[in-house]
Amino acid sequence: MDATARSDPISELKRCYLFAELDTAQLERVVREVRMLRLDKSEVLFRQGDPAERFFLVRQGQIKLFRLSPEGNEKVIELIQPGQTFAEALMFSAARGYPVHAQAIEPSELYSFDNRGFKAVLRESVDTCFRLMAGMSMRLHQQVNEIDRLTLHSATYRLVSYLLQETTDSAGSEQHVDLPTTKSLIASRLSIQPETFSRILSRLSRDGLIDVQGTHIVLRDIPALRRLIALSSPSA
Amino acid sequence: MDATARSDPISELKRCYLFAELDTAQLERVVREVRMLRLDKSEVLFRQGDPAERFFLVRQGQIKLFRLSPEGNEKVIELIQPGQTFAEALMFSAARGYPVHAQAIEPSELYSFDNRGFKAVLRESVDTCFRLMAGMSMRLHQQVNEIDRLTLHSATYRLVSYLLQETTDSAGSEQHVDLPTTKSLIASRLSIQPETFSRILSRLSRDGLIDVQGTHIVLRDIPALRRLIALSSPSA
DNA sequence: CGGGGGCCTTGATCAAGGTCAATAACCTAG
DNA sequence: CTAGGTTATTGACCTTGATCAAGGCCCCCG
Repeated sequence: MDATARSDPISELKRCYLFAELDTAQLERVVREVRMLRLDKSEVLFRQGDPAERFFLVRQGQIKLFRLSPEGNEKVIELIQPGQTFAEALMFSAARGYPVHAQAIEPSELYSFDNRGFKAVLRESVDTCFRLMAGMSMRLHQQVNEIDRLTLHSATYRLVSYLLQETTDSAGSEQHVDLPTTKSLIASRLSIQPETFSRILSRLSRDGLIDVQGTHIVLRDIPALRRLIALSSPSA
Repeated sequence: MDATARSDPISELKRCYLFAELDTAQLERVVREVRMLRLDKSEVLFRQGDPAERFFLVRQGQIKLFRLSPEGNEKVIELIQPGQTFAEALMFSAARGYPVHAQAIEPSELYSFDNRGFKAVLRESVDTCFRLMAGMSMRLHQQVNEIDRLTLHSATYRLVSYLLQETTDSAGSEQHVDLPTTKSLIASRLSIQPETFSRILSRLSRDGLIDVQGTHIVLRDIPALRRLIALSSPSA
C-alpha cells in the first residue's frame, strides 16, 4: 500500500470513461474500495440472477457474458476486452440480479467496484453521471443495431460486417483481422452455429474474398465484401 | 396560457418517470419549452439519421419505431404507448442522429422536449439523472432479453411469451389479450412474418390453447401455454 | 347496395441455416 | 513424440420459417 501501488490504479482508472471525470479525491475514494481479482480460464465470475452488487473493469484477459436456453444452448451477448467495464448499468436497475452469466475465457484480472460506494461518488459528480449516461446510450444503440442485424440480415451479412468492423485501420484494399478468441465463441457472439460459421468462411475463401489461416484472416477484396453486405439482407 | 393550461402539463409530466424527481420550478422551466404536436395516422415524426435534438412523450395514439433494410423490409423495434417517452437516451449520445424511424400508426398527440434545455435541468438534479439511468438500465435489460428471444427461441416461443406478458392480471386460468394494433405490426415487433404469425395463431387455436376473435384473444389454457414455452427454444 | 382497399388467412414451394455424425487439425502435457 | 482433449471442418439431412400467390373477410365510402 505504498504510494506507487496507490497511484497506479488511479491512472489506470482514468483511462476508462467511467472514471475520467472524477477528481483525485473521488478517485482515491473509489480506489480504496476496489477489489482486485484473478480468474482462471473458464472460471465463473457470476451467474445470471446472482445479486448484482458490484461492477467490473477488465485489466487483462477476456470475459464472456452469455445467456443459456433451457436446453443449455449458449448465446454470447458480449465479449469484454481489457479496458472495458461491464455490469455498471445495473447499479440503477430496480431488478437486482445480473441478467447474464459471466465467465473468463482465459486467465483474467479484474477490478471490481461496489455499486453503493460508487453511487455515492456519482452523486457528487453530475459530469460523471453524464458520462455514464453517454455510455449507456451508446450501448443502447449498439443493441438496436444488434437486433437489426439479427432480424433484418443473414448470417453472411453479420459475419462480413463483423470482419469489416474488426479491421484496425481503413487504409489499403487489404486488411488483416485477428479473431480475439476461438471461432466458436465468435460464432455464438454473432448468433451463428460453428458449422455455419465455418462454411461461410470457406465459401468466402473459395470466392477469393478472404484468406483464412487459423484465427488470422486476410481480407483480400474489401470492396467486394462491402458490396456483399450492401446487397444482402435476409438472403445470403 | 392561463393557470389551468399551465398546471395541466405539469401534473401530466409528473406521472412520467423522467420528470418525477423534478421540483416545480424545474418542471415549469421544462414546460415553458415544451412543444405539443399532433400527427395524423401514418405521419412520419422523424427518419433514421435525422439530427436528434428533441425527445418525446406520447400523450395519445401510438408511435412505431422501426428500421428499414436496404430492400425496404421493415422491422418494428418498439411500439410506444401513451405515457411513454422515447429518444431521451440520445441526449447523451455522441452520435447525433436518430437510430430509427418514427411514425404514428394512428392519430397521435405528443410533447417534444429540447435536449439541450432538458440537459441543463438535469445538471441540477442528480436524482433525475439517477432516474434516467434507471430507465436506461431497464431498457438495456429488455434489449438483452429481446436478443435472447431472437436468438435462443422460436417464433412460437416469442409469440406465446408476448401473449402471456400482455395479460393484465394473473388470476384465473383464462385470460384475455387485446392486441394494441394490427396483427402485422405485432408480427414485425416480434420479428415474425404476418403469414407465419397467422399460422401460429391458428395452430394454437386448433390445439385449444387460445381463441382468436380478430384482435381479441382468449388464452384458454395458460398452464399449457407456459409449458409450451418452457420446453421450446429453437424448436417449435 | 355495391365496390374497393386493407388486412388476414391458407396453400405450395423453397432456401437458409440448424442438427447430427464422422473426421481432421491442433495443442498441450506427460 | 505421442496420447487425449479441444476445436474446426465437411457432408447428409431436416426443420423452420420466408416467399409467392390466391382468395376471403371486413369495413368504409360513394
